[in-house]
Amino acid sequence: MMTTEEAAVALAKLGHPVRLKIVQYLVQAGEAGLSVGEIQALLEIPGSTLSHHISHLVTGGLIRQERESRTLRCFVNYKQVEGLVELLTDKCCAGIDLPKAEA
Amino acid sequence: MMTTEEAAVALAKLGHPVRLKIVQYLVQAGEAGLSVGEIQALLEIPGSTLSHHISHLVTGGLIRQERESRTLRCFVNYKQVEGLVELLTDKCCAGIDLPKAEA
DNA sequence: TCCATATTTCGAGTTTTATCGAATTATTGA
DNA sequence: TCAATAATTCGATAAAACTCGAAATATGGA
Repeated sequence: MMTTEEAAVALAKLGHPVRLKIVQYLVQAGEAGLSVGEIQALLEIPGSTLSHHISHLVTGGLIRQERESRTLRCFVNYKQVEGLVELLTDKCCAGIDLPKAEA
Repeated sequence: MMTTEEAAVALAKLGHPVRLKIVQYLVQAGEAGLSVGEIQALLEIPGSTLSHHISHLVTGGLIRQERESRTLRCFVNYKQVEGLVELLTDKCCAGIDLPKAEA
């Protein structure tokens, strides 16, 4: 189980529209992943800005990269995303186990 | 379905250790919720700092508050948390298009 | 080797967040 | 009304994050 600190870091990384979109694109891309250049074409932002965001995502363990000749291919790290989901759906331990007490 | 912007805001709110802990405590507390004072006792941080974080969580739609005489009781907003989980587990649409292609 | 492509690192300026004491507001009970 | 409790708002400061052009690095091909 992730620590709270670790999870907070990962969530913070996801908490930026550009980075969230990157992850969403990578989820859609699935096994094929996307190169940095392809992501840049989708987002239309400067390369240096994109690179900065990508390195955040790598740091947060949310994506992983593999060099493929001159291009760097990015992939979602499902394990990390699932870890966050687990943490957020931890409502099995909520009070008297009564999920969804919402109005 | 939440917009990306909305989701990014909510994730950013969760992406702070203090705020994540607040939400975790509230999930544990379940229906009973926790008053601001009770949360403060658990976290041992200044009231003004806590208040600031709580207002972030309210803004992000992650928690809701109800006044109960002099105390303010906080509750997790499961709907919002589930919205984030949905968005993060959207990997059904990864790569080769499986059903649930989009609504 | 030299060039083109793909991407990152550096550095500087801007903007946003976080922290927390002091002052303030809200509510209840005496 | 006054005092006590619960919590927020204000205001100032400190710390972190974002953006992006320019320069640098990595790779493969001519």
